Amino acid sequence: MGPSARLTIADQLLNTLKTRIVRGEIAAGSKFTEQDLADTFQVSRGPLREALRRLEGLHLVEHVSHRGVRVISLSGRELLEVYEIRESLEGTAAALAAEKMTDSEVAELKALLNQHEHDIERSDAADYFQKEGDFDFHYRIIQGSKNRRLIKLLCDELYHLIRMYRYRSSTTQSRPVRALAEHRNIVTAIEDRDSALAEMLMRRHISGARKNIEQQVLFEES
Amino acid sequence: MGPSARLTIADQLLNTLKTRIVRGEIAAGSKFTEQDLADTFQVSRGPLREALRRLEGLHLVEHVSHRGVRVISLSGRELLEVYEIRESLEGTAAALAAEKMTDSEVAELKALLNQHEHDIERSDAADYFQKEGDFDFHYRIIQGSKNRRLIKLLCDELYHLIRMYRYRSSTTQSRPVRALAEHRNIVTAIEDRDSALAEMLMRRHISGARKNIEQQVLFEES
DNA sequence: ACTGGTCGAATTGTCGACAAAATGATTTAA
DNA sequence: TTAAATCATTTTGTCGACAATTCGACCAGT
Repeated sequence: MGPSARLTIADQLLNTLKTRIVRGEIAAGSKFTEQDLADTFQVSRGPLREALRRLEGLHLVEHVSHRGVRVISLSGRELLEVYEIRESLEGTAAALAAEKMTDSEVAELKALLNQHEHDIERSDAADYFQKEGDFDFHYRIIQGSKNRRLIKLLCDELYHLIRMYRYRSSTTQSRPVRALAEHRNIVTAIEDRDSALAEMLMRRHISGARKNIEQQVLFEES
Repeated sequence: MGPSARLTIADQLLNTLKTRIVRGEIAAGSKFTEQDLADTFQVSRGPLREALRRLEGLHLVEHVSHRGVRVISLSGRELLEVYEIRESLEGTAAALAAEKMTDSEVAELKALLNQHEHDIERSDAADYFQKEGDFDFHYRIIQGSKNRRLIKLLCDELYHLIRMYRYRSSTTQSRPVRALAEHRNIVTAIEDRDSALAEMLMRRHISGARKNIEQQVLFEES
């Protein structure tokens, strides 16, 4: 069995709240009292507070003493900060993946890209699946780094935020096609075990998304 | 006044525990019961548990349901993982610092290096101050990035671990002199607003420390 | 001796009540 | 009318007791 068959109430709460926040079912920036939350989920404030403290560690809520927690709400600038970090770390992840992914993992990655190509061609329900596909690709590269702390950092602490705000980067129609091409180049570099190139391509790939956001931030503030 | 003049018990506990763990006064890998800790610090288990959950968020303790927390203990390999992340992020911090530090901040940084040169020459009490000086240098570069999330990530979530294990990288006598030279080159690149060079130099600088640790890990496992 | 199960003690998880602090409306003074 | 002070209400912080789970010693059977 896993770490513990029976999940603790605080654990369940953490999962539930995490999911709802990332999905936007609990709005970014919203504030609520502990008692209200406890009532809605039919638990006492004890385990709720534990879940909230852990959400704080995941950067999904902000806590101020005596004033409660509120769901995080990133300004355009703050989202850019996240993307700068993502660019750095995921570039490194790609470099490490080029060194450490097994041949079969690389093969699976290539298969995934073929799948995505299909998904794009018959683009019904495209938007959602393309986004998920994109995440799937990036998650696999991250896993390929075999650096457990890096994986945890990117998946558990950074990607939640990126998922929350993914709608921003939807934008143009041509993006998916272009992204797929970039993905292919990255995989080729990994296949060639060219870590420097893989890192550079990944950074540029993310940098593209970042500049997209930069535009919108400039627009926001004008 | 600050966020709240009166610190909550959980806040105080967090600070105390954080300091003691980082300083090694609470040994890495040690385990203790909540009741013992609560008794030693004369508090009830409630705020103690809150502090523990937050320490978990800072990666200073590991928690398993129904089994309690234990102070983190990094294997050589895990420390290497941390250094890979550090290299990536601090490289980016240096690049950003080259773009965003003010001229006066750069001037202060240069003054700091002169101070360090003095400290090295008359190397009484050297070991401690050199280490602190090193941290001081790196902290300033990180601050210079002006990326608040990056600053928080590096200072609040990664450097604690590096401080805990800094003794490992003490090693040779020539290191401080060499490190100072590398620091100077980094500052020069920042002064020249050459972000690509600043990033590369910072990455190499940290990479040197990492390879030092790599040696010891190989030794550990032989 | 060794494996497996059982039971009691120790430890973590959860709860409800109370204390301390912040919030917002009301009052009072200029 | 405005601005500061006061006070009741609401909300978070803290506590001690109880429940659920784990840990370790003990025992039985092989």
